[in-house]
Amino acid sequence: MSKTAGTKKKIYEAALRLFALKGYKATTMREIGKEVGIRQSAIYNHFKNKEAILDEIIDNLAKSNLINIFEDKEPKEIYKKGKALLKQISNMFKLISYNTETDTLFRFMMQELFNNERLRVFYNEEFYQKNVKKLSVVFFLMMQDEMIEATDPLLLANEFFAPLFFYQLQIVRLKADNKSTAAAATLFEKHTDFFWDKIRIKEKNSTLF
Amino acid sequence: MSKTAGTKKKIYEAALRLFALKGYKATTMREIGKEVGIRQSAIYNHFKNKEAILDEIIDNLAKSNLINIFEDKEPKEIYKKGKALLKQISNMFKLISYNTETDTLFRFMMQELFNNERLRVFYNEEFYQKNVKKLSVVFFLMMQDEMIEATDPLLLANEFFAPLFFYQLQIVRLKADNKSTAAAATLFEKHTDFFWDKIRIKEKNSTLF
DNA sequence: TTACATTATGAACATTTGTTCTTAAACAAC
DNA sequence: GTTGTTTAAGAACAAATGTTCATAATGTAA
Repeated sequence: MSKTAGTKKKIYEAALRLFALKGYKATTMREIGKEVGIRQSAIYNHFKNKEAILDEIIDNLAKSNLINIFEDKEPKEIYKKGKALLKQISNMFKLISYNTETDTLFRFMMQELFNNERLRVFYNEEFYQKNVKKLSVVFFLMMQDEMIEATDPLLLANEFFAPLFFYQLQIVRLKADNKSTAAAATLFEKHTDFFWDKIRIKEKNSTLF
Repeated sequence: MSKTAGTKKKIYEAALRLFALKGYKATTMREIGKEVGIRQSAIYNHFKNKEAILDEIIDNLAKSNLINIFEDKEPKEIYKKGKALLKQISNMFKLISYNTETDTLFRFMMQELFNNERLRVFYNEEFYQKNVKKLSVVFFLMMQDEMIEATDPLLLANEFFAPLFFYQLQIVRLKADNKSTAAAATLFEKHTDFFWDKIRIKEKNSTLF
């Protein structure tokens, strides 16, 4: 292995960190070089230009843990877990905002969302649609098995997903000011408890009659 | 009225539009001048520097319609409207994403959220906390009147608020790519219907017995 | 009309920034 | 060790950018 690989990775990571922190446009090649410990001109031995670093970061987003809240499991394999599954997914979102790597990816995504069309495509297809569609299938199967009440599965998926995203954004935002995230962090679990309680089919409590 | 007022307003609006579109850092004084129809140097007759424009925009956010989803009404005056109130609030969010002025403000806020501490303070205090707290009170009063089931009012407020914010972001994001927002737009109403149905106290259907 | 203040212009400047180029050092293969 | 390739340094450049300044144009008040 040549020394290239190591330096290139360092550049990549420094750039990602800085892009997430202050945005692509506000990050300079000199800053990136400084973080890595080389002069800015040496960066060009590893990347064609500044935009090539950005492109490579976006390329790799799809392979990251930022989006894989289902851990590659298919809905029909897991839907029977019911509430436990929702808890698990909810916890994935929480972990994303607390893991240094995924937190950086999330912040990067939000930073550049309106400035990069490819990133919006990624957000829409991989981060949003893919997960919401999988959630839809999960809820649909749960309805078939009479675990939850029958409604529009896509609506349920959106309603379950939206607060998780929002709380995630809250955490990342609070961390930007070094504020306490404790209160926001509890909302992940509370959301799941609340949500499940509202959609599950309550057993006909026969003891009443 | 001097001609100053007109030009200053034009500069302010052009800057806001550009900041929302491409971000503060990526917007140049020359672009702002071009939008207004003057040379960049003339801007300095109205604003001390580029940052002063940004500061003034943030100053004015608090007076904008972006945050005033309660239209200055107090919870106890309106909570009795029940579901109709939630519909009204939900509709406010929808309108924000479709009104050109507030849509720009929202996009600006999201663009600069991680780059400006004052903006984060505004987001937290005026956009989030203020509204969620008011919502809490609304839900608390609804519980007292036995309109909805008793739970943590603050949780309810967050659960009602989060999807509205998320759908708002979806709309603004879709508009950035000139994509159709129809499907996302329906979610505002569906959210309210779903949410209300899950929290309201179902009348004991005495005909069953 | 005169006098004063406000605003726009055009040129200019100092920095910053992305990028290139030449040269030297570090490394790998033989 | 020699040779060829890869990588870093340093200088340099052109373009972009925020800002200033002197001057001219415009508007206002008497």
